[in-house]
Amino acid sequence: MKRTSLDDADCPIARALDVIGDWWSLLIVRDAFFGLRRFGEFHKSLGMAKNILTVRLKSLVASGILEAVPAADGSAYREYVLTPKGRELFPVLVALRQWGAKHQFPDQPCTIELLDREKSEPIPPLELRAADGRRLTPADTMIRIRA
Amino acid sequence: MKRTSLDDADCPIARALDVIGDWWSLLIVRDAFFGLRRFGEFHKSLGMAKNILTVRLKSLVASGILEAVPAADGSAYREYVLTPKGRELFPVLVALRQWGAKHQFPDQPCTIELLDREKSEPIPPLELRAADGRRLTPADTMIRIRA
DNA sequence: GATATAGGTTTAATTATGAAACTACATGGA
DNA sequence: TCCATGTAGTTTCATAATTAAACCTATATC
Repeated sequence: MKRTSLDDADCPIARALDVIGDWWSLLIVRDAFFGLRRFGEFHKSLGMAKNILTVRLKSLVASGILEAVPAADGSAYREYVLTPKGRELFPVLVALRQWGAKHQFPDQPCTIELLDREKSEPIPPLELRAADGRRLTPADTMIRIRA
Repeated sequence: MKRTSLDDADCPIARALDVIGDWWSLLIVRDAFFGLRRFGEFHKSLGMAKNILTVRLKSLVASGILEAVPAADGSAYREYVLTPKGRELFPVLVALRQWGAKHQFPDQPCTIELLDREKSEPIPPLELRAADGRRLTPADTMIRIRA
C-alpha cells in the first residue's frame, strides 16, 4: 500500500509529477532559482520541517535536479545548486506563477512580479505556439501515441 | 500540526501549489483536457483509490478548476468539466509534459507526443519571451515586489 | 420488479508530514 | 585552547494523508 509510483507511466506529465509533484519540491526549486543554496537558507525561506527538507533535498539531488557541491565560500558545508535539468523547470515555474497570480489573488492583486531584467517590465503570459508561430489553444492540439 | 497551508503566501507559485500541488490534481486536470468527465472514467484512467478521487474532485470544484454539471447524456449522474480557470492550466501541463518527456525517459524516448492538430506535427518547446519578443533565460528575469 | 452498474462512503492499515529535541561538526571569539 | 554559537542535519513521537477493500445507495437496464 505504498504511494503509487508514476515513474513507469507512459505519460510524461505523470513522470514529471512523480519527481516534483509534491508540496515542497517546486518551492525549493523556486528558491534555488532565486539564488538560495544552503540548507539553512531553504529552511528559513520555506519554514518547513528540517527532516522533510532533508528528504526533499536528497530526492531532488537523486533526480538530478539539484547538485550538492562544496560551499562556494570555502567553508566545509555543502550547497545545493540547480543542474541544467533543474534549470529547465523554469517554464513550469513561470506557468504556475502566471496562473497563480491571475487566479489565486481574488482580493488584491499579486504584488510579486516577474520582470524582464533588461527593460524592467513585466513578462507577458506564456503562449503555446505551433512550429509556424500560430497561437494554439488546447483544442488546437492533440495527443499522438507513437508506435 | 496540519499540513502547512500556502494559500496566504505572497508568492503566486506557492498559492498555485496550494491548490494543485499534490500528486493527483494535475493528473485529473490532464484527463479532463483529454475529455474525461465522469467519476468512473477518472477512476479507471488514474487507478487511484475512489475515496481520494472523491476528495480531489471536491477540492478541484471548490477551487473553481472543475465544475460539476448534469451529465451530458441526460442521465442523472454528474460530470466534471474544466472551467475557464481550469483550462488556463494548459501551459502548466504543457511545460510539465515537455520537461518530463525530455528528462524522465532516459532509456527509450517518450512515445506520447503533443501535436499541432492542424498540421499533425509536434509542438515546439514553450519559450519565455519579453514583451518585445526577445527570448529570456532565467538569468534575464528578476522579481520585483510591488509596494 | 430484479439485477447490475455508477458513484460514492466507511473502515482499518500504512505512509507521509510536522514539531521539537537531540547530535555532530564547524566556526568565531576570549 | 576553550567555550559559545551556528550549521546541518538525525531521531523521536504525534498527527494527518493516502491506500485498498468492503460496503452502501441511487440509478440504469432488462
